[in-house]
Amino acid sequence: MRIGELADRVGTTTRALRYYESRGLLPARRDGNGHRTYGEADVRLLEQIRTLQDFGFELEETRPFVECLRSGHPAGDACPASVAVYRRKLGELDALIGELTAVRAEVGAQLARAEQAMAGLAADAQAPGGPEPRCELSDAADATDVTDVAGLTDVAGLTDVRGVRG
Amino acid sequence: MRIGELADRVGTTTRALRYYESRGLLPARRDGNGHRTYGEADVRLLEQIRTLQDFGFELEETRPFVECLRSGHPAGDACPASVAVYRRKLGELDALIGELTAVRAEVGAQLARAEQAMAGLAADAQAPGGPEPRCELSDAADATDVTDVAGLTDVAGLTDVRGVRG
DNA sequence: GTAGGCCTTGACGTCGGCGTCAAGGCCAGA
DNA sequence: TCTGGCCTTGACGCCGACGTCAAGGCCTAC
Repeated sequence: MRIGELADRVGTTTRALRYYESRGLLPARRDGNGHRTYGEADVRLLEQIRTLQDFGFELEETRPFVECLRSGHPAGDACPASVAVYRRKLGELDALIGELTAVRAEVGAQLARAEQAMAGLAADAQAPGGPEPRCELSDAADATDVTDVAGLTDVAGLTDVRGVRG
Repeated sequence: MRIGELADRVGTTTRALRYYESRGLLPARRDGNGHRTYGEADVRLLEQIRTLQDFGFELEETRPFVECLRSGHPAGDACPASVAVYRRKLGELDALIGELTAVRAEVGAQLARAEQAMAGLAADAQAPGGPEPRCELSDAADATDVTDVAGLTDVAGLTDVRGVRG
């Protein structure tokens, strides 16, 4: 099987496959014309890579799984190194979900306050009264400060909830 | 106040300020030497930008808030455009948190399976028996497929849970 | 013969938000 | 006067995972 066919079968591009090869993840044999040649085992390796990427794993993090498969194991996660990556990911996911949940709450609160303030202004326009209450973004933001937790390097390509500034 | 002082006061860098200016977010007056000059109002604008960035807003998304403040409103979110950004963000956050939660569950399940399989292998080593059960990553991954939902362009700098491939 | 389709390597482009030089100007204090 | 510190603009670097274009080779069908 040549590169185009493999890419089609797994639903990716030839460019991606060459990229993986350049990273040493998915080496290929060559035929007489210098064309890359792949077998069924490579389909499995590639599927493993793609599945993990869909979960948001970085390419480097898929390496243990790929090597595990290549060393003859029936599954990519049948090796300690792979399991370790799973564990790390879980931790990152939990941290990230926690941060996002905190941010969500904060933004939700700001939205509610802003809407209330605007409603108040509208009401004032109807029946003029006193001035409006402040509605600056709370300093809780600094406390909640959704900061790059524990080297959360793209948990799912979705990290980077802002790094420490200063 | 000059650029260095402003940066210090808000806890950012002169580079960032010049960048914001290049984006038209934080224009500055100049003194006789061509040096940038800022006032207290600029401190508030910059704080608004930084607070939102901490929440994971993209720079462009802070623009309505900044313009709102500059147009004389007491708060950056006292304008409809700002409120609209809040709403959009909430939706993106909810979607992202949902995706991450699904991924977390999936990865957690895989981890459990992998650990159980390895424990089984260890047990077999002790008391040899039958072969091991499969433990490939489930196809649920394709269903759950954490894919770029609704143009989730960096909800918090944390988007990109993988775009559609193909 | 030639058009089409697959393959090859090489290399620059993308996106965001700056970091990090480089080369130089202006001003204050010792 | 010289050193140090602040400022200026310009421009390349970074990161990840490729997209995309360029220039060319091989093979096949018509």
